[in-house]
Amino acid sequence: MTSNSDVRPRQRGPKALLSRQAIVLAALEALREGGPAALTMRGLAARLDTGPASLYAWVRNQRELHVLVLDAIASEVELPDESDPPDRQLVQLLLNYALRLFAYRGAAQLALAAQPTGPAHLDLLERCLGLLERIGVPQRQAAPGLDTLILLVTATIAEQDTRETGEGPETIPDFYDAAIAADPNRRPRIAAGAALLRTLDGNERLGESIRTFLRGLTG
Amino acid sequence: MTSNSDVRPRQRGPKALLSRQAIVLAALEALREGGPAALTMRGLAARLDTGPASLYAWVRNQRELHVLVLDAIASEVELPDESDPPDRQLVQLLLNYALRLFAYRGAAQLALAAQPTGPAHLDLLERCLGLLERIGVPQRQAAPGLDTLILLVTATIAEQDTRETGEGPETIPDFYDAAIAADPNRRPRIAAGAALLRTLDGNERLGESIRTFLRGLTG
DNA sequence: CTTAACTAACGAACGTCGTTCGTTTATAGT
DNA sequence: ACTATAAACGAACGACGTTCGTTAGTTAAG
Repeated sequence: MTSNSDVRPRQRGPKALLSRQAIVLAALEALREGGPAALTMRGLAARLDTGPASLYAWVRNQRELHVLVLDAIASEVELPDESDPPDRQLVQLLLNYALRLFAYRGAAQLALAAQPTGPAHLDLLERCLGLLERIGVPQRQAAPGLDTLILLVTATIAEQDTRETGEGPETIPDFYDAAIAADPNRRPRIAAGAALLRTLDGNERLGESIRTFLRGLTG
Repeated sequence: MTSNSDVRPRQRGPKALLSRQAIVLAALEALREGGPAALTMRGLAARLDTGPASLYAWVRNQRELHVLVLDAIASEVELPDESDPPDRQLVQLLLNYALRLFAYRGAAQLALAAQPTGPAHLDLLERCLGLLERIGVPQRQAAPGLDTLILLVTATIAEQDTRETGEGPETIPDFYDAAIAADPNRRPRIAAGAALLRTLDGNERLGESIRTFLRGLTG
């Protein structure tokens, strides 16, 4: 599979020393520092003191780079305490995944566009399926359920990302603002709900969503 | 709000007759025919027999156009039969929303990036909240729950979109392929789950997800 | 020690994108 | 008939992903 990942280029000048890993590492750093806007082939090349063309010797295209980056992120996910009950472990594992996605701003968007198939992700999914089995979810429902759960995590983080990366103060009015500004007589429930939503912590909300879905899956 | 939407330009040549509505209509058509890739300012301008600069007289930027398009789509959502029980109505309404999103390929992606705040969307949300109330979901949980449900719908369609718009046969290997190709000894549950996932209908899966989440919300 | 083959790295360019600037041109009011 | 207004436009800017042909460093052969 990635057996050629140890091939090292003959370094040219005193600098250089490019490699697949170096590129992915730089991409992670760019993502962490500059968000998804910094994850351009040109910016990445600049980070590595080279031109954009040099990257294409190690990565087929930007999409492949995205996949590599996503799997690198997945491999960083902290595993939950195995002595905990399985349902608690599952929630914790999903939240840890969310945490990693959130650490690299924009990664969630990538995960939605090109859903990852790397080994780290597969291991993660396998672990989740094992936990679902131990929880007692019927096999017929486990795979689609997990699919939905992952989607839930990814989409939630992606949404949070785009809200915080609302570039410039001059963007379209925030959802909450629009909802609250709505005539409370015409749309009373929205006005009330939006005000409530604003007071909730994002991370805790995700946890609640996960637990709610799991409850529906087992109950 | 959109009180200036009826302002009509003094048409120049025998063609033209640009307007906000005309642009949004053309955008919808482009989306339906050519997918999200066709929703470029230049392509849109070409559709209207003009140059890209002309659009900016009617739309601040592409992002605002996206918001307008999304609300136009939301306004097309078919309303469910009011004589049905509320839970059934809610599922149906969400599925109808999904159907509209799916009709305009790429619209779901837009909805994830810039979550819509237009009047049509607000009306939709208000209706959903009313149904949730009738179902008996506590007010504290209704707003976050609906938020999650909408996210679920949008993200599911967005994922389906990107899978079907997998441009070219030379993309990264499909998830199912990768999962099935995985060593079934090392990741047995994935191999089994992926094979199962493939046999399921996309629309029915979304309905199941919605019902599962609702079950967790009410149970 | 010379020289040929190999290949990582590179410079420059192509085509496309969103967006802006300054100008042109058709209408509306006087 | 003439001016003011504002819609439409042409051309350009900068940034993007990607590709092509070339350069230059390392290795292996003679």
